[in-house]
Amino acid sequence: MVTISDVARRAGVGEGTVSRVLNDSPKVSPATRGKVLEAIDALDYRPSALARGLSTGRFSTIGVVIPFFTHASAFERLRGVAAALHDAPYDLVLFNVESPIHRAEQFASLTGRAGTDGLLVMSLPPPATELARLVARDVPVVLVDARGDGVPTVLIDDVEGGRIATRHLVELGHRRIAFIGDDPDNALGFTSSTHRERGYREVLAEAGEPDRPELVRHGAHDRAVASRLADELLALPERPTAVFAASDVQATGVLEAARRAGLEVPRDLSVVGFDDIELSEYLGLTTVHQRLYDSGELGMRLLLDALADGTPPAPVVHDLPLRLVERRTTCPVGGARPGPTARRRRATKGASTT
Amino acid sequence: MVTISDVARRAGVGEGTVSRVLNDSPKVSPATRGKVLEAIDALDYRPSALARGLSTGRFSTIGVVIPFFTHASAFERLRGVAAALHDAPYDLVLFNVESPIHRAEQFASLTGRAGTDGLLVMSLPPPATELARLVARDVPVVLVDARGDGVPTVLIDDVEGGRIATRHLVELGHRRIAFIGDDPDNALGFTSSTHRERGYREVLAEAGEPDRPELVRHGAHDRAVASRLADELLALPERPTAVFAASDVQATGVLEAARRAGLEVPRDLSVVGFDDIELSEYLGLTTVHQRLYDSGELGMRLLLDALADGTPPAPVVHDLPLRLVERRTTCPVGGARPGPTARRRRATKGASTT
DNA sequence: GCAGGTGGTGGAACCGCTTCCACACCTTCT
DNA sequence: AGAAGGTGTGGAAGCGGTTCCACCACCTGC
Repeated sequence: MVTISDVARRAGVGEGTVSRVLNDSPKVSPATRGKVLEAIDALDYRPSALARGLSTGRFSTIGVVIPFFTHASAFERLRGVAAALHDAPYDLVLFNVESPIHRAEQFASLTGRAGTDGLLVMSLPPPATELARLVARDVPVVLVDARGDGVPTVLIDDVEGGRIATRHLVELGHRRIAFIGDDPDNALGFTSSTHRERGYREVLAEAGEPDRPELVRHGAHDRAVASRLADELLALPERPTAVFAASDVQATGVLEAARRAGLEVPRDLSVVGFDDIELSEYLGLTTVHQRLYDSGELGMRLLLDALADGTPPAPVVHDLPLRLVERRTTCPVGGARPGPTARRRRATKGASTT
Repeated sequence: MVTISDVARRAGVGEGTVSRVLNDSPKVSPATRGKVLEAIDALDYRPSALARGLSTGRFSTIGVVIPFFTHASAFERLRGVAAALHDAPYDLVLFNVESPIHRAEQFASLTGRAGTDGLLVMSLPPPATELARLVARDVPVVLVDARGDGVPTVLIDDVEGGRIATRHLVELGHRRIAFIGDDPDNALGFTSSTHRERGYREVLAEAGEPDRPELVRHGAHDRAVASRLADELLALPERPTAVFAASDVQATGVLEAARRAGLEVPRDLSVVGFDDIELSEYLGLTTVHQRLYDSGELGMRLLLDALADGTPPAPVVHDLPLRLVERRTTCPVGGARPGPTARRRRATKGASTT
């Protein structure tokens, strides 16, 4: 391996000078710089990131913690992250998290190794002690889609999202509205589903509907599981006229179940999802759109800013907007609809051109 | 920052001993080990990965080069990669590649920094010079879905895949079969689409069909683009009865175009895709299944094995099997089919919920 | 013509760990 | 009892950069 002193010897200069050339220090005469560059070229010298890091105390690395096995939305967020990181002088180290044990381990080793200059944590709240440790070590942390104290956070208002979805259904005249979401005490500690459920309950209560526990089902965040839960709902003596699923992935499970039960969507059953993943547009799924890509991009930008400033990032909560995207899986209860033909045609066309 | 010498002092031992404890050397007495562990605990000491790396010459890092903005299939591969890496003592450094300039840069900086112990390159062939440089530096490289000399490779037989898809259509009686794929001279150098096209041509030639250049269209790997290309095909005076799309993403574009043109799939138009991404099962898309997840997993395993052996990995080409998955977007030409009613009902239903 | 910059440079110390060598102490064998 | 061989341990020498300090020409201004 060719080192800086090889270069120095070959160029007939000191090591310090080579280092200065490498770091674009202005204090090098053009002639010397030329000699050094020539030697670098001739030897095909590449500086060692490790050695540089040890000297400077920086890693040139940003860690991204993301449970990308469980949640499809993670990828869209990751795209945003990568885009924001595009020209930054940092490498992206990816930490996947799949199991709870894995999660604790992961965080311990993260804060342990202290191997990153900054940390972007997505969709799962870090243990408070680990978070504290990171902050104590001046490692900037940004949370996306997760809550934690004292660090900047990019969030959506999941409760409001639940309200938006449910309100839409209520406005269409639905009353027997079911909900399918994650287990409230899921092992990884995801909370968005539970918050969305809260919004759902609020709107139903406002509409004067009684609690109907049989219409609320929980299970793993998975299409097949949601599909089975929907089977149960659709087999109910008084089956719901609409389902609000806590995510688009789960909503597709509901669509499958409806198909299996011989129900036509939206005539016999309205379905609303949440997230607006790529698939949803194609499927014509009515859903609550959240800016997944933007959330990753913004989170990474906050982190980069903090890194550039050298100051710990301000613990601001950034609330990304939500909006209902009405497509082809919702309609007035009973299938009646003002100007059904026009409506239907338009909806179809809209979806097909996108 | 607390260092190894702090620990040594506190435990009343030498630095070497602390290091031995950290690395589970058997040559430490239980009593000493206890003292050291206690000191580590008391000081909340965490070893610096950087310093360790500098000493050992290892990075504990594996680089994964993956163009995950352009290709949806990349994520499924990444899942496999992450799974294989799960318990390995390496971090995953992700290098996204989106533009050609970006690509050259990326590789230069990769080989440059020499910041990874091994490199997994997906879907795009690395420049030969950079590959050579890596090999020269004893950095093991594994290619997945890309070709290169002298390094192990995980591949599928894209030409055969093209044959499988086209043969299926020919067997259903189709003759006017169109193809939609990537630009053969696309900037990033993807070749799979071109190979699939070759298989398509071969089978058509065997079937005695003349070349019909107007039935072959190229464009960016993108649903919207594929959709426009399909519009053109469907507007042809003699429109094709079937389309083979080089990927499922492009196939969904074709389905959109068919919907827009008022054609019913598969009665009026058969569509075959390639990849079998998650979406495809849900959509009922007939496609050529390739084991994306497995490809990532296998690639990473090869790399880990090479790293464990310390030997450069054998330049073996691993050929993953392909198989046609017949779903609901293909049928005999003209829509005739044994047991058409049952078939049709199922197909229609699928389409309506999607 | 000399003190006092100033731009450019070499070299050593240091970053925090691993590893090798030397050595002290304790068995065990002859 | 003394040599030989094991164990366990301390300490120093790297690993390959950065950075600070000292220093050497020069050049400027009086």
